[in-house]
Amino acid sequence: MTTKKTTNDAETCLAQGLLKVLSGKWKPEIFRLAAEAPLRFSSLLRQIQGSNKQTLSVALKELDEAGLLEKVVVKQKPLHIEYHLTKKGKSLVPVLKQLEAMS
Amino acid sequence: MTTKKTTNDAETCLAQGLLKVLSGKWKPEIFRLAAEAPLRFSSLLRQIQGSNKQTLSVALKELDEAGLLEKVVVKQKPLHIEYHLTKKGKSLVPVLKQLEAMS
DNA sequence: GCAATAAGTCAGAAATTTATGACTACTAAA
DNA sequence: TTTAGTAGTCATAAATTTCTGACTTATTGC
Repeated sequence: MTTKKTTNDAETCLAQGLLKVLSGKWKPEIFRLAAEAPLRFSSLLRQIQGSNKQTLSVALKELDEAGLLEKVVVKQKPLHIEYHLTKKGKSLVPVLKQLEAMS
Repeated sequence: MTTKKTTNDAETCLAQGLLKVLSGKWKPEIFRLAAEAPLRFSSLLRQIQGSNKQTLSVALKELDEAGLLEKVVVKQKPLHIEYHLTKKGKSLVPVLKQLEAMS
């Protein structure tokens, strides 16, 4: 979801950055699930049916790059990776809840 | 930006509805401009360069249908149409500003 | 009537996103 | 050392969004 900058100051426009990060077919759902519990790739793929590896992978990367999620390697029994909300990610939750409330 | 419903309750997910309404290449910008002053189609087309009639037209319709903007026929000198933020649209502004602030 | 402005619509093309299926890399157990 | 689990990548195909240019309808000025 990267768009070329226009000559309008589109980037400095009302929340455009975060809106862009959260647009995409599965991003809101991913974010919601991450807000409930740490995410694992394989279970995410199972939970969000209709989705696919490629898209989820890219979405997770973008949410990560935007600083909303972070990748954590869990060195345990079955070595695996978890995605957690970052501080910034957590701070977003109440704002999204506000949005939700006014739907 | 209309997506088919999945078996996940994607629609009831954290602000998904509004996020969807506000995703689209020019929607945040349109919304921002509408928050500043009433919009007219022709000037919008001039202001958001890089955009086009078709897309703006659809975007305005979707923002209208979502209850964020309303179409007002102005019966004056050059009879024309203005798009205004609705009450709901106005209530969205501070929330988007919050989002903006945490970018 | 004739041209101009305003606000679009429409069909088709181009660009961007999302989906599919095959394949890779690492770890660990049998 | 073969198999299974986890987390992906890659090329390509399909679907969706956005863009382009021609056309439409209504109102107003000349």
